[in-house]
Amino acid sequence: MPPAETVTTGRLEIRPGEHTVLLDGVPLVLTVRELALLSELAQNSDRVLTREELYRAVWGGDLRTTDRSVDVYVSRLRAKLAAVVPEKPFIHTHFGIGYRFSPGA
Amino acid sequence: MPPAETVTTGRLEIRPGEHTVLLDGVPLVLTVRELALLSELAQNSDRVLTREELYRAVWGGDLRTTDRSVDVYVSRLRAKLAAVVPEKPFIHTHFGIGYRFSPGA
DNA sequence: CGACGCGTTCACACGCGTTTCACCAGGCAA
DNA sequence: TTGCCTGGTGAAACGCGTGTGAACGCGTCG
Repeated sequence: MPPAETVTTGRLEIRPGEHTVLLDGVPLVLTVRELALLSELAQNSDRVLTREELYRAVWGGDLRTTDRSVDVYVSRLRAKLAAVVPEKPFIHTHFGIGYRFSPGA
Repeated sequence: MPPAETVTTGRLEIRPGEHTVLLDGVPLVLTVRELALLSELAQNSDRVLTREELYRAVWGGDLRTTDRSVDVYVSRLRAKLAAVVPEKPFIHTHFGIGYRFSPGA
């Protein structure tokens, strides 16, 4: 687990210590879970993470088969990211596997 | 240097842990089945594999006589490989037998 | 005590991947 | 060449995985 330092990937800047996220310099209002999930994705940029990996990292414990929490939070994150940058999808779905965060250029 | 599980044959690099395939450094977007089939072929480079062998390895169980799944997926893999490297055929047909993957130079 | 925010779960529609089908192309034998 | 068999591949059918609005429960704060 990396320290609570500022993480910058592309246009995204995460300051866990201050519980703030900047996208293109625009502050995002995220809940604790949303921030944790986005951090986990951003720290593994351009890597496909399974739901199990994400759940374990953010929620802890094993993902139950019916649990859709990861999907729901990915959806909410996408909405908040798209509110600032509508034209670029940051979180990509890998069907049958999981998700991948791509900070892009 | 990639992790130990990475399979590299010629211009192809397969990272099963990340569900990622690179051809000449270009990431290929493959489905789960496509990736499994390509892995099986690449792990047996320059060796002719029968449809039965491929089906057993990727799908599991026995190949029914009418099942064309292997052919269809070989076709799709060829298309995606050719999208990156049009001039070189990687998957060769051995008439009446099966297929052979040749990573080349 | 009521309102609010957050996390979780549910429900349903939709998109994507897989399988199957159909038809065409190409190789092999005679 | 003729005929048969094998392989190539576009497209439809089907089932399952995913997207997402909404409801619910719970804790917190005014």
